[in-house]
Amino acid sequence: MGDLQWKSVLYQLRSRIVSGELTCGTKLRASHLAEQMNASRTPISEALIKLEGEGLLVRDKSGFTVRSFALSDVYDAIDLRGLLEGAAAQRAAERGIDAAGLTRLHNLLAELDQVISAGRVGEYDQLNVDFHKSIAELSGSEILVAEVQRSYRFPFAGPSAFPAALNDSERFQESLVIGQHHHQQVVAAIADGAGSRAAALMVEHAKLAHQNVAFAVKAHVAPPQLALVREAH
Amino acid sequence: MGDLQWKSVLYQLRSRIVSGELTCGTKLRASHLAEQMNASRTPISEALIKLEGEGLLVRDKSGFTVRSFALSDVYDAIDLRGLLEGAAAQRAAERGIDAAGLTRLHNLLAELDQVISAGRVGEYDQLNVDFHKSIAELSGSEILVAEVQRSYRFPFAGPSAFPAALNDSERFQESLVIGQHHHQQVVAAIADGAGSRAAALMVEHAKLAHQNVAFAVKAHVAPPQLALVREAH
DNA sequence: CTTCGGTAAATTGTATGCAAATAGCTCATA
DNA sequence: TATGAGCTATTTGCATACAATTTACCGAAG
Repeated sequence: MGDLQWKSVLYQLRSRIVSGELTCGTKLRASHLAEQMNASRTPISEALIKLEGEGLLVRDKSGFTVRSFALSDVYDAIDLRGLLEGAAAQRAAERGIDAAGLTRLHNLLAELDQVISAGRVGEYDQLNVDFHKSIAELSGSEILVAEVQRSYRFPFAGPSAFPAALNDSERFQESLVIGQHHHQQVVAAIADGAGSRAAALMVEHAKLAHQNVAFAVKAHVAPPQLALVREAH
Repeated sequence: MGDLQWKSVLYQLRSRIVSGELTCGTKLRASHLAEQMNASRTPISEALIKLEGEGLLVRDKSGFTVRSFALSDVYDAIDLRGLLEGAAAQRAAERGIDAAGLTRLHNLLAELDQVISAGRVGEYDQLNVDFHKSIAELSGSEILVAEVQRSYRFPFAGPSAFPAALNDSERFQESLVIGQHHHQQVVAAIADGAGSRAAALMVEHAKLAHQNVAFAVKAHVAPPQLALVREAH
């Protein structure tokens, strides 16, 4: 994707990790990856260092390994996202947003409505991410925006990690409807300047993902989002 | 000082940046640093990549530059720390901590009391960091601990960024006394299981740093912690 | 069958070579 | 003075060499 080799290597490795192709505990040998990806070890190493910084790899004295997570880490990472998104929504509400910002949110809400009622699942994920990203940006804090983005880095923690994963379940549609209700209420709270209500709604919104995780674990479904989790049965 | 070259380079560069020796906007040329630090460009590059991940450097198509911050970023970074530490304190309060944990907090409080009343400023910083770190750890969430630590990475955002900086001011002692009051109340709230009170106290505790920043800016003091800030006059 | 030692193979951290890209300089032109 | 073209010197990204370390394998001892 990027014109620089290390960027291309970074994207490829990241998607192989989050998709579960590279399972947790796998050792990544730079020399092996180098011939496998037709590059030298230099850009490979750069990508591995960046992935370590993202928390997807751990480094010991002899190389990089795909990180494994406890189930509790999954819930904690989701809560962290809710905390940060809640803080962003609160700031947006309390500083007030302009007409253009409110219009943007309303447009996204309308598009999400259509996609949900028409069952056009494929378009949901990107719209949902856009909505969450917009909330973060309306906080007006670049530092907060960056941290919210960063909280999406684990495959199970992003805002659309699970809706698409539980595609076949009847829980899926229900989860989407409740989530969309949260979206609407958060926008209303922001428009009203109701900061703490906006924050509480985003925190609660993230808790929806808890339920999807718990369902997947209980039903012994193993979506790729949970591939890095040790006790996903 | 790790035994690996890139670790040594990383530590040296980081301290040169946060100390203000390398001012914001400075371009870091790997080849120049290599001869300056008696290493080759390979470990230098590794350190630069890591510092970019920490947000201390920005990378454009031709190299790394020391990042500059707006004054609003300083406040936002401090608020982020308060948010994360508040969440950690809330979790600690709500899950309950064992006798050993409470003893550890009480011991740190006692040591801080002594250091403050005796004016042993040199020992304050480390004790204060230990106290804040202990709160984070008592949350029981590794992910939250890591993010709290990460929120300390900017020279102006850590929990003891400013007390030592305003060393000579009469505000200094006052700030320490109020801060220590927050410490005591937070421990009491955690011991009581009062989660939201603990969170509010940590958020408020971080706001103390706001006042110190505002004072430094108004008084045209330019402590090294603000060296990376564009409009620090 | 398990555990320990020792050798061979593989892998890493670092140094360095090289082509391509970038920055800086000189000088002509408006 | 300001602007810009063209040339030169750096500097980067990537490839690769090499020593030191780590891992893997294999046979001997318990």
